[in-house]
Amino acid sequence: MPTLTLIDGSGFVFRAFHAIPHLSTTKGQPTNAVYGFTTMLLKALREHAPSHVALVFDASRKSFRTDLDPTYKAQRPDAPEDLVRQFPLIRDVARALDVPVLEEVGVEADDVIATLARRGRAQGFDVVIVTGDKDFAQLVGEGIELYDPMAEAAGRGGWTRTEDVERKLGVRPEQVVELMALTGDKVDNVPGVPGVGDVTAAALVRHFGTVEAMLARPEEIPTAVARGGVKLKAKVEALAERIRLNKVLVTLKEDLPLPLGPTDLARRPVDTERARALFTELEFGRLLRELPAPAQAPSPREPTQVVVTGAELARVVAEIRLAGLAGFRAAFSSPAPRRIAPAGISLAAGERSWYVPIQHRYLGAPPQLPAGEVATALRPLLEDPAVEIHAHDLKAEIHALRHLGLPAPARGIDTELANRLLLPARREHALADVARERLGVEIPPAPADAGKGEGDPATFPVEETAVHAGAAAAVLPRLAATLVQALRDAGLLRLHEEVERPLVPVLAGMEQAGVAVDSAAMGSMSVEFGGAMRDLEGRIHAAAGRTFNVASTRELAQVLFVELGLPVVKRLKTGPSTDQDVLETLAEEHPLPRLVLEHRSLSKLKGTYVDALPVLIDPSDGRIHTTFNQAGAATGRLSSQDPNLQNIPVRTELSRRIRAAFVAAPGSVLVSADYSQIELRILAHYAEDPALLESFRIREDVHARTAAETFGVPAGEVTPDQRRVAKVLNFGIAYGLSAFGMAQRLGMPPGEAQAVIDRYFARYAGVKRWLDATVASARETGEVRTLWGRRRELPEIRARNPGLRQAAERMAVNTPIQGTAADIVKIAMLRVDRVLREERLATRMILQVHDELLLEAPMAEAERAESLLRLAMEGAAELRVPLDVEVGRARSWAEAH
DNA sequence: ATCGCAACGTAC
DNA sequence: GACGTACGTTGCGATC
Repeated sequence: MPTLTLIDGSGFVFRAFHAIPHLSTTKGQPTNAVYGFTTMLLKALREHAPSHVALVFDASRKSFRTDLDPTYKAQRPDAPEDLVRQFPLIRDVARALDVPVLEEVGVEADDVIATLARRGRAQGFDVVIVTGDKDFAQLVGEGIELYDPMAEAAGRGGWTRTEDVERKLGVRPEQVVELMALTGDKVDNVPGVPGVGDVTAAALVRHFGTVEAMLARPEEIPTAVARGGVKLKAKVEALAERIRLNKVLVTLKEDLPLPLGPTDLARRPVDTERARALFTELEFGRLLRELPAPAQAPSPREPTQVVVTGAELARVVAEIRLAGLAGFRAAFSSPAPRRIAPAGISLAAGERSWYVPIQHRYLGAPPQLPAGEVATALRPLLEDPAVEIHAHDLKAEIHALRHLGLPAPARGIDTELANRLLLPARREHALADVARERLGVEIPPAPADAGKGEGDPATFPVEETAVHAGAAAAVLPRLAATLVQALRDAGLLRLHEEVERPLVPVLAGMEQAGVAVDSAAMGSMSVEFGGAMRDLEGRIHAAAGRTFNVASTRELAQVLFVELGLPVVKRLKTGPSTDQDVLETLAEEHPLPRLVLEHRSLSKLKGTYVDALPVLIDPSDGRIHTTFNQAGAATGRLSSQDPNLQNIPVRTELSRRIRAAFVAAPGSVLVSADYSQIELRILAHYAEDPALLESFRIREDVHARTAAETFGVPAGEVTPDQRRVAKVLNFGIAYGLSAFGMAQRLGMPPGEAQAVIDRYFARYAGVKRWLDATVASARETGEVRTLWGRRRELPEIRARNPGLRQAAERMAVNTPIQGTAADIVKIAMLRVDRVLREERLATRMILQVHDELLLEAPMAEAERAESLLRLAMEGAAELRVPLDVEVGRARSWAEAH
């Protein structure tokens, strides 16, 4: 027979708190209530081994009883601070043991339990109510028993059955409400008839059967009781209304409408990993040993249910609430979650998954719930901090949710982001691959990916989409749990929870905001550049003596090295190189290379920016919306694509005209701030090099100082050329610059470059020590980390092949620097976003370019935007040197910079 | 017609 | 072999 165990969660939490004194972790977190509660829960689960179970908590102090009687439970003080601090942990325990939790607002836990008990009994369950509260005696009967683990532990026998009620109270269980109507309930502030205790009340109930019968024939009262009957009659008559009210107050409601029935409460396997981690954190040594053995193989999944009615959706929401977590996946065509509303969404919790079609459009598509109705039903789930919504590529899902008018989920793992943090070198992190690798689970492909047609899921049959989407959502909770453990093991959990996960909605907001581009300016540049290119092309062909495709390196090489007989400067795998360096060299011997260089520059600017960007303007708002990849770079930097707005030109005069076409919306300005020398400051911090630290602390010209130190001249006598060399040194050192590379770059003999590097390291010995120590540590551990613990594995640092090994060594020194800068900028972005939200400003963060943040601020907020941006960025980290920020604002990006 | 790679060049 | 991290365009050969 199936067994249903219903646990009075709130009751046990309070009892445990008062019964167990002073228990806390070494960190000072009080744990007495959690401990008592957990002991009780484990005991109940172990001893009953129920097939179905629910933990029921009070969700609010208001109920129909407080409406009837404002004094009901009114004497109860608020839970003490030390107990309140344990509530989230109690939730975590329930989550880890995977016990369904019910919290219904506006009704009492007792009524929920009574309703479930009755319904369970009616459905053939053997019901056990785990409680210490005698109110429940009224429910006892065939198939419904009470169990109090704490009484049992104290040797007072934990079980209450029909005969126990009769023995203890002297009445049958169904008469307990009559009894309590007379005696009242001190705990709940229900006043009884003065002078009437259990004995007298039981005598009255045995005589009359009900309080109504007693009040109808009060003259019989004196004969019903042993003593003092006359006075009692007067008291009862005076309190008749109170007694009637009491009966209503003490009678548990057994017919509440609940979103879930007993059959929805099937017990799920304990999440042993999660419980182990939690108990370890809570320092519950003894309980760790009591954890149930890992669950057996899970039962076969139910097929994904297609949800097309409001009632079904309400039930889904209730079930997710109860589970406290869900997988979420929207069905959208791959490239454009930001622009195109999803065809439907899938959700999964426990062993179930659902697909909610919203706008499948094809001949014969079923009637579907309106998007507004879906949104209304789902909103509480997304906003509830007690519900974790897990997603793969959360930023895309946030865009999908926005189409429904829904906010980003308050909590939950981004499984793609988590996997990227763990494996930053890897490019592809498709859900199907990650699920297969980490869980051994196969997800059936989406209909479009299975080659069944075009990409838009809205054009596919609901059932086919549901199969994929449901399976994808279903895998997410387990995947999230696995990844959390992996992140914890790798020391990356904090980075995920405190930096990367909170950044996801911020980036989604930036993508959504976009940046305005002056397409007219781009248009005239296109014409102008095109004309200049045609002109150059003519001169190039004239110089070559024939026509050829200037853009083809192969044809150009033929012209330069065969037909004109110019010397080959650099060889590639496929032939001689014609890159910028080579052409610069050849320009000394022939006019053609210089013309090609000019042509290339124009061609690059025109092709990559001037012509490409206007096409990407979203006609709905006239702005360009990039896509940020949050873990696109192995070091932790963001990347930007479609278009890449992180490589908009800036250096040349022509480039700045392109940047000038990035403008603020009418009435707004662009506010730009960039970190000054952030990577060199991080190097100074790591290396603790006195000279470098001092340069930043006294805010001197760091390149001039490096030149003075390296060339042994007084600071005032540094030549521009020496400063130029020092600048290359300062930039190159963190990249693992070699003498050869430096010689190449500066056009000096390698021997001379080596001498400069040697002198630099002599003066900046701390830097040299740090570089060596970092490589040594990387060789030891096979990985490097940033200041916030971001990890990059470098297996090739132990390679025999010197090329591979040296490349890994350069990554080993560069990654902590570049990656720490990335950490700092991400933290700065979170700080900026928080202030903008707190102050409810209309200013938007719109771009991040590695060490620069770009805001768009209404004129009226420009001042404030500038100062908050500076403060947020300067305060993002505490290094051994200050973080300096340069801020500017203007109508265009070129001028703001 | 589509894909993938090489070469090149833009940013930080 | 020689300076880290990205992305986009073009040309061009391979493949469908």
